[in-house]
Amino acid sequence: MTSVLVVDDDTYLLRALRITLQAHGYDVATAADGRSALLAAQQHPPALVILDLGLPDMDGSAVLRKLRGWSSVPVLVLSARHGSEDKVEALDAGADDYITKPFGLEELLARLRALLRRSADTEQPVVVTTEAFTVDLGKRRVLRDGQDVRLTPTEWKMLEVLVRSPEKLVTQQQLLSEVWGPAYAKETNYLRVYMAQLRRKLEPDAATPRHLITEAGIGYRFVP
Amino acid sequence: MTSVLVVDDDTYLLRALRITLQAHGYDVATAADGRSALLAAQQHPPALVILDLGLPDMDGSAVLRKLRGWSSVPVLVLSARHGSEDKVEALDAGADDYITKPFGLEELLARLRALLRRSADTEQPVVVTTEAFTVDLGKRRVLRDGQDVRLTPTEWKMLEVLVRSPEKLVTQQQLLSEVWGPAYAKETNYLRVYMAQLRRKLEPDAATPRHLITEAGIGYRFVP
DNA sequence: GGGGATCTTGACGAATCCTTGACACGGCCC
DNA sequence: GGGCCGTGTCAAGGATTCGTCAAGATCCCC
Repeated sequence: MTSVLVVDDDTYLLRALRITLQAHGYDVATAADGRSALLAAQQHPPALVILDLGLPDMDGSAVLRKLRGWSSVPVLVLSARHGSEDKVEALDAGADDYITKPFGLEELLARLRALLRRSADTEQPVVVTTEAFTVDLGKRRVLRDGQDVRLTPTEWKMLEVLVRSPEKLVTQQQLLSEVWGPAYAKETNYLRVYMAQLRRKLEPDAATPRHLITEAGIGYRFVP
Repeated sequence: MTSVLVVDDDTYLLRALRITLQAHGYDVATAADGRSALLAAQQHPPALVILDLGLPDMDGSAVLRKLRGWSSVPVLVLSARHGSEDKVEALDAGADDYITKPFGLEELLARLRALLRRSADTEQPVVVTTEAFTVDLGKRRVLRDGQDVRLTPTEWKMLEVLVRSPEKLVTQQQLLSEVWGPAYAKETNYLRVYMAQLRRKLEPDAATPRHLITEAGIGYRFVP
């Protein structure tokens, strides 16, 4: 899902934006000052940043310049000022768009779509490799012996959840909840069926799996 | 030199922009109506377009939509209206930025720089070749056995979205949103119809596609 | 206004995928 | 050894999705 980081010190506006954006299918993170914004952007790189210039701890343009030191994520700047110099400064500091408060939510969403449309091709690949197969999370593809393996949507979701946390034990409830939804927490037979299919498609010897390990009574684990 | 096409029916503003932009090192072409604007953009593809929505011969959004039928050049929209719907419509029609008259020239230049900066790192190979056909994204042409293949605007957009990210799975929602707009996210039958037409025109054997692959339940993928 | 190209819409088998139930196997405790 | 639990395997049905076609509706250029 597309992730958006919203940076603003106005907690009311922050909440309004969170609700609106989530309602439109975005994954939302928030920060109330420049320091935590930079931290958040580093730890969970978003697909887009909405940045208010008026922050309590540091100037918005300074945040932007710091961010631009290591990230090229699209940035949409919010500001209460109508002055032309502010816009010029922000845009030259690396902002991709500028919108003045008060603004319509529809306009914000439209500008956001325009920015994301522009940057859609600049995403980075995430690839996980094992001895037997290779999972390309960015391209949504699995290779085995150079051939790509055909996975159904459910098989892929399940593999993705496991691969995104290598070595980590994922409980049956977590898997069921992520793939089928929270209501399916007891349908553990789904897991058995689909894990068998994944192993048949990916493991060299499906009877003795080496990468998709089952932890009896608890869950499953992906080992590269 | 960076070339900018300015489209406006106000000859005074047109001249002012020409002088200002040239003074800042841009190569400037102008057009006073939608028809000649599209013609100019086709004959001498600019690096950026500044487009006034209020044109004598046709609606500005219509010009934009036509332009988007074959070009992905960044477009900065000018408008005298402050209404939110106008902005949303223009941005969803494919505009990259929107600025309201009257505007400061400094702000215009700053937004222009931001747009050009962003599109600078989005440059990518313009020609993609497969065993069966060749796609020239720059010239908007498809060759098959040396012959020109005739594609409708919609067919082209769909092919373009897929070809711009080779090997990558493009979801049905992404495709629908990029080709038809965000509001068409559920019209998945469009995809089936146009994918069939593309295959008929491009694949050696449309019944067993080798380059335009469908991933059941998720989307489509282009493999060179 | 007319004619051609293009886009939308609906319907239908065919292919694919998900669900469900049944059964076998191994380990563990009584 | 027998019963129980968790797991792996398989196959069939039902549901969903896909490819295809063709007929209107719409747009666009002359």
